[in-house]
Amino acid sequence: MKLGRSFYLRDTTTVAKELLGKRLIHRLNTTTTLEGIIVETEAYLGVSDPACHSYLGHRSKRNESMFLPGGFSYVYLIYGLYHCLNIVTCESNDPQAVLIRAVEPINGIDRMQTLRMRSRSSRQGPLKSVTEIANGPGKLCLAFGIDKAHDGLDLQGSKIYLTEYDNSRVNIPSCSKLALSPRIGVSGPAKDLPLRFYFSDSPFISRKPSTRPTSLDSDLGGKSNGR
DNA sequence: ATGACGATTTACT
DNA sequence: GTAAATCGTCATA
Repeated sequence: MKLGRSFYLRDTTTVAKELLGKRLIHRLNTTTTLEGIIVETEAYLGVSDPACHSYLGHRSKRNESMFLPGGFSYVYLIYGLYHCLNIVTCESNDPQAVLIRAVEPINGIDRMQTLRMRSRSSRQGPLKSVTEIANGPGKLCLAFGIDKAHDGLDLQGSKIYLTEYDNSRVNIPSCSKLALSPRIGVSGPAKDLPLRFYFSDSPFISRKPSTRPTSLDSDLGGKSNGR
């Protein structure tokens, strides 16, 4: 069942949290549909959030879509190479959004593999394991064939949209534990806000939860854990 | 006009 | 761990 407008017209943090477990769908054509379960999101809180593209009301050609009502897409090019998919939240002219950072692929996986190969760096690489197809915002957009052409789309439409995780017969998402962390790749005054949401037991997230080594440190030469 | 840089990913030391 | 790839946007001239 497709998420209605009212789902998106709410507090961005709430929407970011509740998007976990929902289904992202891109209908490529009548015969091919790409689907994944959202397992990782980040909230970007608009004019008051130094990490947000619309901080202090900043408005440009790039982020114009953020000013649309909740339930539209905001897709932008990053590092000149990759795209990031956001879901706009709140009312018109309240430019907040949720970044979709990772999904668990559940339908159209073969097609996703092909789409991933289009990136320059992936040109001739081996096939990705399923957990690596869409475990990052740039990878996700590649796998789902999402680019600037999909910026400003109404997700109430039938091209790209989100639904409840209800359907029967597909794989059960291998995740459930909700965790928070600071947002990835954010620097500056807002870098420590816990606005990243993810299923900590999902193998499909972009980064493993920071784990504290137990008191025993008998393991040899382990890579340094972030923290 | 020119230069710095980014909500990233990949390859390589 | 570090660096490269690549381009729209912004600051400076």
